Amino acid sequence: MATRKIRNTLALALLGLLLEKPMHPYEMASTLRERSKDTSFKITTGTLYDTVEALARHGWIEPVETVREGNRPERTVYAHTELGREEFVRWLDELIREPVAEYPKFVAAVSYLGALGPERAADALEERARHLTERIDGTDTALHETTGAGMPRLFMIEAEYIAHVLRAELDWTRRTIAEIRDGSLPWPGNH
Amino acid sequence: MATRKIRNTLALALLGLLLEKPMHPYEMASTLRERSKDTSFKITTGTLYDTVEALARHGWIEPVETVREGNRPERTVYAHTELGREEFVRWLDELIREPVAEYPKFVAAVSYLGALGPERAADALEERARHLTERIDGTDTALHETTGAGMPRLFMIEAEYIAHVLRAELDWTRRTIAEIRDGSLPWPGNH
DNA sequence: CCGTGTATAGTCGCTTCCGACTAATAGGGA
DNA sequence: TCCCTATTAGTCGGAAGCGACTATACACGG
Repeated sequence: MATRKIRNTLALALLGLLLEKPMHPYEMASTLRERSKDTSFKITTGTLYDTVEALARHGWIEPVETVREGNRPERTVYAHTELGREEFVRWLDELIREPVAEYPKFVAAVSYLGALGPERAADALEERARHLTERIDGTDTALHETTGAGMPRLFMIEAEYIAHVLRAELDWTRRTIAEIRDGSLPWPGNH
Repeated sequence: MATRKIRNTLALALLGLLLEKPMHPYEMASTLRERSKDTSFKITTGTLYDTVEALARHGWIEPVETVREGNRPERTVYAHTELGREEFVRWLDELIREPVAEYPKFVAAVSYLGALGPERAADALEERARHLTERIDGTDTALHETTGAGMPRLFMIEAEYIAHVLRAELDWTRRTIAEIRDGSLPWPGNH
């Protein structure tokens, strides 16, 4: 019964949506996309349906009706349960309180930065810096658009966080490029 | 033959190790742990062996001998191939150059911060801030220990990056707590 | 009014990932 | 010396994740 605890944060997103109103899986995905939440949650068709099933297995959501329109495939509409509402808040609280180990690809790569040699490393970091700048701009304009359209800040607060962290990444990247170039980051090995 | 491209960064770490000298899987894992690289790479026994197999399937590494000591299980020792060396650098370069979308748990949680209500949100963020501070301290001391022991900075450069980003996270967290508390981050909904 | 592209809705099989389990040896204290 | 624990080394089954594929409906230009 009590299958393995759900870790996938997509489940959090789906649960959060169902607290608003009952929906069928496809609608959950398109609603998230509409609200640009697909930058915060990885949405893939397969995983979507698996996750919905997992949530139902755990009793956090339940099917309320299956609608058939014309000859289209049946849509199963789900709603949250009382347990689901409680667990949503508990999980949310825990995710905020306790930082968990994650393993970003960039950290992995930086661990072996030495292998690129100083010139190529600086070069690659420079390209990254350009991309980061674009990302920051994109996040900022998205932020201005939504708040400009009357949306409360809180609805896009994660974008503020992302932009802030991206700025720090850019900052480190630029500093490191400079240090490589001026020799203050010595390069051991035969390069 | 050419199975799906490897994404798991553990493969990058293993490949990097094999560039130094041939090893058997268990040795790769313990070497990484010894060098504290297990904060940058997620090492789980199961995945370790699967990943080694995947690398071999791709022809990036190959078994060079199988040693049997006493009655212990056979150890298969692997070495990198020429293709492996090339792909290692190519992959590394790409990981540095292009930021890819990742979905940290915290971003997911912050997306629904509103659901906690202002008091509980501020409270949870405060606990996070404490944890982040500890993490920063831990990273810093680890950094000082290794460089103090004569290790070149470049060997722990990823820790510098991690510490820098953690500081930005802490910064945002504190600022947001303050904004919640002084009302400059308005809270819509019935809380 | 016919074809073509796009939005709607979901299924399925394959790969990857994980962690519990097995099993032998080395080391150290009673 | 004998037992207990830690370390070394790896296997295996099941769960989760992914993306290619299926299939209908609808809008719209020619």
